[in-house]
Amino acid sequence: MTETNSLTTKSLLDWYDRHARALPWRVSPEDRRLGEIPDPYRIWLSEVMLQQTTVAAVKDYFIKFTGTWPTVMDLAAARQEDVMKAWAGLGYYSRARNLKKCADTVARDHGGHFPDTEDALLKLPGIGPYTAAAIAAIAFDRHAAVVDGNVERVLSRLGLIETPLPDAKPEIKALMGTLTPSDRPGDFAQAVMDLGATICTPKRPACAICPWTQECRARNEGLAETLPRKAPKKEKPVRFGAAFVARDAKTGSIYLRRRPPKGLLGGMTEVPGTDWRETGQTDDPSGQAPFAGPWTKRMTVVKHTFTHFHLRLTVYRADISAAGIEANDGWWCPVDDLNSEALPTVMRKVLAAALD
DNA sequence: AAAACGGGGAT
DNA sequence: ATCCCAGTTTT
Repeated sequence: MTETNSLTTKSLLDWYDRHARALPWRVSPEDRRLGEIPDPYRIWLSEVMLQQTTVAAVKDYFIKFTGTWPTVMDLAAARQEDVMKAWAGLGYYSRARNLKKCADTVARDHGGHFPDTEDALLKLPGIGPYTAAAIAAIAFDRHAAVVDGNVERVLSRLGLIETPLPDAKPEIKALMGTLTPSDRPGDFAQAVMDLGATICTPKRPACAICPWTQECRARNEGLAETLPRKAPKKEKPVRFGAAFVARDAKTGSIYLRRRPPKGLLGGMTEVPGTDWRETGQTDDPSGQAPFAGPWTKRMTVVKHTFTHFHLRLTVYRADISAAGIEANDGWWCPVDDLNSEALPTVMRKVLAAALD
């Protein structure tokens, strides 16, 4: 490492020692100096939850998960269904499926202990290049180049990397490897990410109070806010469908069913509905309802946006007698139990529109 | 290499 | 409305 890089690294670690945010899964720099070791299970769980997800959204889920399943062995012993219920609302549900797979693998093949190298971590389900490096650095003090969206933004500015993403990834990874110290690699990674989250923000970065304001090449060129450059993204199409909320006239129970295990919202709970097509349907969809009506259309059209399309769902409700109806593919759920079901947000919106 | 995969908060 | 987030897996 060059002398310049060493000074750059040190100035950020000094900033981190003074400004590190307290987080439920983080061991503070002070506590670490006092000998506290981060729990690999908690680091892993937090890092998976944080994939494409904000710190604010993760906090409560992390506390709920670690309270229910304090160790990886507890999670391995859990039922898949209970993990999906606990994950409901957090999004990217393949993460919850892979979380359980990973816990099972660690319990069965590694004696309940996470492997302590980047390469071995990378082999586990749901752990990709970012998460493997983050766990290796934070939980095991390995010299790993941790690169997430924050690091891409911060380092593209620090090094004036004008290559658009994703082509710039190798260059950024190399720069992060050069900057990362062998002493405190995990704190350094967290410092860059904290910097990106609080100061080197996508818009209006606070360069005046940045610990790297002197050495930042983009700032010195007046280009900080223009970086990183990114390839233009595709626009989202709109899809349309109908959802059917069947309510038992006697008990108020709602008819629910399980979605297929893979794909969009895989393994989650839903109310019956039509396919989601790219053209607005002008025909009466009640023929596709699970039971005979009469179905009445709700005024509120549910709008929801997924990663790659907008969805507009017309909601129908029917109050019928559950007795005598065969619950082939689903079950009747008491209305008071809806909150604990594995219902994704779009389905909670549907139920709100049907029941208000 | 490109697409699939959620949801919410900030602007 | 748009962007973006402590990305990974599948095609």
